[in-house]
Amino acid sequence: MVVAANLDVRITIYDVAEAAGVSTATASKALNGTGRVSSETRARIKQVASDLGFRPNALARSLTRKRSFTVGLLTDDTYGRFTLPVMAGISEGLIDHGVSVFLCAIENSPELAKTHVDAMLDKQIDGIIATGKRVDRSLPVDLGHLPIPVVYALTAGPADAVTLVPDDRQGTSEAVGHLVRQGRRRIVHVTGPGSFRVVEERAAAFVEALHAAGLPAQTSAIMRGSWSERWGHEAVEALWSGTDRPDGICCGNDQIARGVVDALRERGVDVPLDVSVVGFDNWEIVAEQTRPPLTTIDMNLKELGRQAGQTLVRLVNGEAVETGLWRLPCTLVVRGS
Amino acid sequence: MVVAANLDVRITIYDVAEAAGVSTATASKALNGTGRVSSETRARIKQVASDLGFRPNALARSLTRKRSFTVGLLTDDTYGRFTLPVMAGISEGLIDHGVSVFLCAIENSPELAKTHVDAMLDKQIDGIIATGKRVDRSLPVDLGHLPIPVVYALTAGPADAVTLVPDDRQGTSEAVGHLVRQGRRRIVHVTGPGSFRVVEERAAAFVEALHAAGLPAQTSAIMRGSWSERWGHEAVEALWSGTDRPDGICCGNDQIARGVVDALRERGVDVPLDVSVVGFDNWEIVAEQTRPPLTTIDMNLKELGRQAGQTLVRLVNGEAVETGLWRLPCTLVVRGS
DNA sequence: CTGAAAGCGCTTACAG
DNA sequence: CTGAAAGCGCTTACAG
Repeated sequence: MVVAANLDVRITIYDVAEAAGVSTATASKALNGTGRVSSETRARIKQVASDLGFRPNALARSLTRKRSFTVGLLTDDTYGRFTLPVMAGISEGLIDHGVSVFLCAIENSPELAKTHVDAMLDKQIDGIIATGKRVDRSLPVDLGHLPIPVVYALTAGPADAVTLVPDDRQGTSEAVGHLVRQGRRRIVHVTGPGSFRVVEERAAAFVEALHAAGLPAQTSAIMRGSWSERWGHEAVEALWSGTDRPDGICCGNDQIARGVVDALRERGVDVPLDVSVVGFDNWEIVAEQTRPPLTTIDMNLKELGRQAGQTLVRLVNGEAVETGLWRLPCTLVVRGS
Repeated sequence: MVVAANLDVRITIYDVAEAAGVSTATASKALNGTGRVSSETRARIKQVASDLGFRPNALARSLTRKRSFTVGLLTDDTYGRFTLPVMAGISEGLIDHGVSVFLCAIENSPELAKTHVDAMLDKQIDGIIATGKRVDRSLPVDLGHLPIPVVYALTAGPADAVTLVPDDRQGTSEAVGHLVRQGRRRIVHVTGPGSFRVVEERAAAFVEALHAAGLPAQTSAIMRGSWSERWGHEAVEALWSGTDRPDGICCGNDQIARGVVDALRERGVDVPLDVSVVGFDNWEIVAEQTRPPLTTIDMNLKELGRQAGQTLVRLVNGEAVETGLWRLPCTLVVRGS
């Protein structure tokens, strides 16, 4: 069996123009829908182009247009779970606009970051999206004085830039709201280290939500620890060694929540009959494997990535965009806890 | 305070040539280390270039050189944990060669895949790396007849291509070896669904490793189920309801191992005193949070990605590379189980 | 050793 | 409505 060999004959706009009996200028206009071209010649040229299987060389086009339809994605998060959906959202949201995205894993290295940024600048990228693992930390590179726009997602950016983050306040309020609707009245918050800004934001939102529900909100009801299952266990131990035991526990993340649920089960406390528990993150590997599966808050990270990408193209197009922190809504995911 | 404004004056090789009093041809040769140029003029040109802050436009360069120093990365794994380190390894291994990588999240969509591939081909990428979540499944797109080289990592590729995967056989043998060194003699294998090829490969390697250790290896010692903690629990229940209880459990992944360890603890069986357990994957979120932390097998995915990238550039450079399945070694990570 | 010229593949004023 | 020409920013034979 003989298969048509790929002869590697790149066909160019010259070939199309010649075959259609027009100039390359006309061919270009017809194909791009720019300039004045009679609908007949336009149709003929398009037909010829598709017959020939013509695909314009984007490099040449970018060289004249000064626009590469390419952007860079910088991340310092290699193993984390948060940036993956963000990245997928960016990629998906951008391909619709014909823009491709360069992935740069920069770990924590300023040199690596600079190398990547320089390489991409040389390749004439139109803009950059910076993303990372902590909303209150910035990447080890200053993107503030680049000749191209930059959007920040899930990592700290300067005040005069657009930064997209999940709305921790609203998410926490969803969590508390759910607990209240379950009839819970003695609700505590078991969360991560106070050094994380999200911890303090969620803590403040927690207090506020209790107030809004007409429930007593002592700050003693907020327990800070680490982002671990272990801490969930310890918190339950501390709580149950006292007399004022809660009937609802709002956790800072899913790992803590899982530790809490496990500790409760090991004590013979029924979840959700005796105590309701809500996590945060909707990290499926944790939430779905918990017994019972965790009710939790989803940060909609893929959508956040999508919006980051779209915002960047708006900026690249010269559109005005409101700078500052954009907080994107979270969603309550009800499971069994 | 006045900050130097970015005047957006792209300086080109014409500027460098003029400032150095030479032709652009000479400037190009001097800067690229090609052709004959006296060391004095070369030095002068380089000095001028760096004084001016000249950075060559990679688009223009690619247009003439027919090489873009850009490759594509296709993945169908948006949320999984495996492709992230692979991707990071690719990115890191490639930046040293000055090549940037386009990230394409194609989910499961053939259309999306084609859109991405076409967009990248238009942008004149030099090659493609395909990666995914299952070694025994291929991406929903045929990359076999492209005019550029393709390397497969963690996803199925055609026989005439290079495909990189972890060495499941060797990894499993490491796991069994560890159990044997702990003095275990009644070892079982609790693993995932038989529909996964890795399950059968690891099962075969398990039997082989027992033989090699001079231990009895009944196929009844292999229990297939799902990749979940739940299955780990169920397996322990089944095992402990019989009389022939194992003293060593080699698990198909970390989630199963965690379920096993939890179930054992709940039964009052001490790990690792009474029973030793080894996982597979070294998925830190699971392995480190288990009580006790899991001893497991690391697949060295980042290194796998790095090699995938380097293999691709070799191919792009026209070097000969041995095709077929490349199995990369796994590493035993000893923790507390 | 150095440079004039052509070329990579497209787009875009500018004429006609 | 159509086209000749110049230009995007570089590299590469080919002369000298």
